[in-house]
This record gives sequence, structure tokens and C-alpha cells, in this order.
Amino acid sequence: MDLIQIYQCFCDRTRLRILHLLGRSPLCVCHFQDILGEPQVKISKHLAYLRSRGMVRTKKEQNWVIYSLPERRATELERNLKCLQDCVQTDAAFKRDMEKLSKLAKNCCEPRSVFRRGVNGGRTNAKTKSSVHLRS
Amino acid sequence: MDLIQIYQCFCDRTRLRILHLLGRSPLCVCHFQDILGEPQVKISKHLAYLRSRGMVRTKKEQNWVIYSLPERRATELERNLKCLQDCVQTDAAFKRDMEKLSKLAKNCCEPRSVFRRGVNGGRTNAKTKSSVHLRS
DNA sequence: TGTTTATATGCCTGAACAGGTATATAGATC
DNA sequence: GATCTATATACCTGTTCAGGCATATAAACA
Repeated sequence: MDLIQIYQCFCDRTRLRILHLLGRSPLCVCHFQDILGEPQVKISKHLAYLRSRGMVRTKKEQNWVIYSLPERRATELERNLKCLQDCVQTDAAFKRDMEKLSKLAKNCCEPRSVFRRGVNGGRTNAKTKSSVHLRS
Repeated sequence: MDLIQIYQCFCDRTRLRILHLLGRSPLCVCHFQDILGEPQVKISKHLAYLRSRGMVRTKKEQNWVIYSLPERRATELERNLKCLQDCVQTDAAFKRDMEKLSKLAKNCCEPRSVFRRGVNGGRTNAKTKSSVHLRS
């Protein structure tokens, strides 16, 4: 809840990209892997860092762990993430993250594996309970 | 100029207080000592940290080194310092910093030593060129 | 039961860094 | 020239942490 801790969470590029994405939509670890293109360990550790500081919360759904911004954080983060949004308009990596996120949202509402295995070709096979809905 | 570097500068309490104060007025090291109540080394090191990242700039005036926010930084910092302002409304230390700054501005426009030595009792002795003007 | 998938964690190494003590520098003053 | 003032810096110690590798766990599945 410390102001400093918020900035500590912000002062790593990967974490910043993660929070940036979470500002738009809850996501599971494999989404971050796809979008950020970073190894699983790295992402998992940064998520653990963020979670240990109450910056993100988790919800288990089927196989997947869905990360999101907690309500309590939402308000205080909102302002800062908004700043981030502005700062980030000119930054290639962040823009690319968002593009990838949009594509994920369009092509498939489920974790990577389902999509990758090509089960049913793509957007069908809606085990609606298990799917992770992106806010488009 | 990296976004991350800005947050790195923000993620130490002393630095945050320094920037908070500089958002209001250029100050010299001894002002920070008075206001923050931290040892000179500590402050000097954090100022060096900030300067090495282009977050503050310095100007030598007589004996004193005046720190301020550079123009280039002003815009991008403005937004974040504004966030800080909001976050900080509820934080005792930051409020106290501002109160002390106000008092300094009222009682004496010159570095501590002059005031401390009690030369001429206070607000007189205006070697106007050398005095550090606070924006009130 | 053995395997795959999704995710987390332990251990290691190197870098950054906070804070402290002591000291350096440079200008002003005595 | 000695001293004081304002500020900076070198060195030391302990901590945090990023990133990598290997491995653990737990659920689903073959």
C-alpha cells in the first residue's frame, strides 16, 4: 500500500508491460508469454513479485491462473496507469503489446495451448466456462 | 529519458520527497537537509543519482549549488509529479515537507547557514544576487 | 500409470543500490 | 595560512533483485 512500492513495481520494464496489459484486460500467464515473448520463468517471477505486493490478484480457472488488477488497487493504479498510457504512446514495445493483445482477442478467447493445438480450427470449441474473456 | 528511469528515480522515499519539493521550487542542498532532516551525505548521494539520470540539473550560485527540474524533464515529470501530489495528500511526511518549505520561504530566502548564524536577525541582508528565491 | 500442460519455486550469480564513515574539494572568512 | 562552510565522493556492508537453469506441483489426459 506504500506509494514507494507502486513505483518499485513500475521500475522494471517487464512488470510495466504486464501492468499496462492488465490495465486493459485480465490475462493468464500464457497470454503474457505470447504477447511479451519472454520466457515463462521470467514472467512468472515478475507476476509473483507483483502479487506479493498486492499489485495483482489471481483467480484459478481450470488449468489457468488468471491475473487481474484488484479493486483496491484499481483506483490508485488507474491514475498511474493512465500516466503510463500517455508516456507509452510513443514506445514501440508497448504499442506492439497492445496490438498483439488485440489480435489474441480477435482470434481466440482461450489460452494459447488450445489455439496452438489447432483444436477445431480456432474460434469454436467454446467451453465458455473456461475461456478467458478479453474486453476486446 | 527512459520511462523506467523515471520510475527508478521515484522508487526511493527520499528521492521522491526531493522531487516533490523541486516540483514547487528550486532548492539548494542545505534546504533539503533542513526540510527532510536527513544527513548531508544521504541527500547529496540521492541528488547525484537524480542528476546522473538527467532528472535534476544544477546551477552554482556563490557557495551553493541550486538544484531544479530541467525544462526538458518538466513536461514529463509534471504529469507524474501531479500524480504524486494526489497520492501524497494523505501522507504525513510529504505534507510536513511542504509545511517546512513554506516556513523557510517565509522566514528566510537564503541558505540555512546565513539564517542559522543569525546575521542581521533574519530577512534582511539581501545580497539579492545570491539569495535563493522560493516561489512562495 | 505415465505424460503433457500450466505455473511456481529454489538455487546461483552478478549488478544495483541504500546508508554509513571518513575524507576530499573549493570557495569564503578570519 | 588556518579554518569554516557547502557539497561531493571513495570505500565498505548488507540487501534487493533480475535472469537463468533446473525442478516441483497439480491438474488433465492418454
